[in-house]
Amino acid sequence: MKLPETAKNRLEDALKQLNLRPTQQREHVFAVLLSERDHPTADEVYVRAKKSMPSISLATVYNCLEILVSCKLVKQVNFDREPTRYCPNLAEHAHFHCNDSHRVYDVDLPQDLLNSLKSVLPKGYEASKVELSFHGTRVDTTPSK
Amino acid sequence: MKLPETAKNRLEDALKQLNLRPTQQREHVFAVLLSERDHPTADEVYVRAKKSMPSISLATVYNCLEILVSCKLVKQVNFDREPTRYCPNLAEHAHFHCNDSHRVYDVDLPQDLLNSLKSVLPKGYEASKVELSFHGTRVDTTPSK
DNA sequence: ATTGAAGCTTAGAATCATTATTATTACAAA
DNA sequence: TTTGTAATAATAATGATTCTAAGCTTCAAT
Ligand SMILES: [Mn+2]
Ligand SMILES: [Mn+2]
Ligand SMILES: [Zn+2]
Ligand SMILES: [Zn+2]
Repeated sequence: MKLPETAKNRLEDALKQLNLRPTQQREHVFAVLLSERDHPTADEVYVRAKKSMPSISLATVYNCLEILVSCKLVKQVNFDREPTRYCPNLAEHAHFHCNDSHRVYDVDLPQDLLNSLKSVLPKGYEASKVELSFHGTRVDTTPSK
Repeated sequence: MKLPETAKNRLEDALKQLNLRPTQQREHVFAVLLSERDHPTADEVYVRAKKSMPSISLATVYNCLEILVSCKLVKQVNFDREPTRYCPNLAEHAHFHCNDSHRVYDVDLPQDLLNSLKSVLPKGYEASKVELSFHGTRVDTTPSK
């Protein structure tokens, strides 16, 4: 588990903006998030982080995730009342939540759809954030042979 | 607080489908939800319900709300990790969450937008539910005179 | 190098929306 | 009426998250 140099720089710059220190735990939690394209919960991040940093605590994982969110390097993703998930994909995108596997997939949004989304709001509504999520099942389209 | 006859029939029919009894509490909670166009939390429903049914308990409010949801007469609406809100608007629609007032507004969605929303999913993704929410501030456009 | 202040991490306690448990009550069928 | 089942209400339990307090680390100034 190693944080790529470019990500490390992004983290250090973002932390510096907020007068926060680049610590081993913060780098490691960021590395854990970047190493997989799924959307782990804090608990899952904790389990993964402990693999190569056994002394890290769950409280610290929560703290680091919160810091990464306030640095805008990571986004929180919520489905109904399930535990919050964390996503390091900074592009505007939607999420697909598979009811079978409980896995979460990123869904790209074309720019014109983003535009028409914002245009549905009546006068007087100023949206600073738009969230779009799909729930269903992902059927396997892999050819069997 | 009185449940209109047509709504009462809708409720009784839906309950009968599931072999559930039409109780005073279930009718009353439904009436509370229909009487305002906001999106109250279970706790807010509880406070309102007690006004004309002081003996109702919070547990029963939760139970009734859950029943109404399983009857598909009411939908749950979640914003991040805030308490679940309840919406009796059965039309497909989006929600606008005002960060200032913490009020929630329904936003109608044109049919062609609904279609293009579903068309962004790659092959193999079958969505049974689409959720769209906006967060921001609603500026007052009421003329001052 | 030492010191002091501020920032960090950690363990554990607290919070709070929601769910589970269970005794009591309501009610419909026999 | 009797009897069986469902519903309600009070209370306890749950669980993700946040808070608290204590000790540790970093770093700049001396
Ligand atoms: Mn799930
Ligand atoms: Mn709010
Ligand atoms: Zn994502
Ligand atoms: Zn609504």
